[in-house]
Amino acid sequence: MASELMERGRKSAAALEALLQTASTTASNPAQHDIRELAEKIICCLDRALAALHGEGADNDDATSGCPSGKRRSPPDAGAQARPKRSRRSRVIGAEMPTRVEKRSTPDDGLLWRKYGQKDILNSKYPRSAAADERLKSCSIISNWRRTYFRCTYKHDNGCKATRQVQQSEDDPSVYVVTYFGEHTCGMHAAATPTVGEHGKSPQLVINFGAGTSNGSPWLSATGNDDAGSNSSQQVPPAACSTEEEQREQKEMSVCQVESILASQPAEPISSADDSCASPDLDALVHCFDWDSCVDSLFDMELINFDEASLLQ
DNA sequence: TCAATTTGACCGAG
DNA sequence: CTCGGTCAAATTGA
Repeated sequence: MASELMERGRKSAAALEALLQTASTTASNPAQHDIRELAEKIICCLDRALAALHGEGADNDDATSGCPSGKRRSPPDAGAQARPKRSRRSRVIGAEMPTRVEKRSTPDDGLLWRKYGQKDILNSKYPRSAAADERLKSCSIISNWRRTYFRCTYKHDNGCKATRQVQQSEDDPSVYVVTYFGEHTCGMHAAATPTVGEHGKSPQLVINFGAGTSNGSPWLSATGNDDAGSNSSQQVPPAACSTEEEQREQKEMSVCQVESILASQPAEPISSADDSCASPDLDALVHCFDWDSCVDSLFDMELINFDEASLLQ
């Protein structure tokens, strides 16, 4: 039911965007650009909500840009055959909460990450299948729903357990959703997250789930592009590694898209929604679609406390 | 040569 | 059986 409604909303938003696009070809009203952007955000928001309702969970994005590079052409039987058995339960079993989620215009946050895996995810535009492969061949745009996995470059050297997942937005490829797990324990966590920056172009929406924070209280913040730095800096998670170079890069980053990713959180509370009503998850989604509150949250740096949301349970 | 990336296989959960 | 997360051999590029 909720899924149906959201699907309907998404179609409407898509239609609106199409109309605006058509209109924008004839008139160059700057306001129209903003409106179009807003429409795109709506679509993206709905997509994520749908994904969450379908049990997909996380905020995904896809980090890799571009089609498969075709770098590797090893025989399929190579490798793995004599691989020693090993436990890979880590995150699944531990049910580790994401430390924070950021939406940014580039998957690059300036930190040192080593890519260790990539997956096409379920309910994706181009699911993992032969058909998907065919599509990839004929399409110059890589699947927006491919998720890439990164771990700290110094995982083995310093035992740093920080990881992150990057996924590209389906409807707005310029937006990457980066989910961080754990905090850097290597020697690189000096400067907190790249979110910080006096005038930096930082991720406009950051959700902290409390993991790794001092008070354990999850938070969400949306920061404006136009230098609302003092506010945003208060929402910064305490321990993420970042360097001055990173911050500089952040300053150079193009404007991040602001949108709700409430529906895209892999762990609680969002992802557990199967009740049709009264669920905090759906409440969050409803909040997302409540234009007044949604717009407020997008542009006025609304802080959403997930603790309060969980109380509704 | 070595570090980083790619990508199929592996593993546990559901 | 499917799926998401991870591993690690093969490969690429500096």
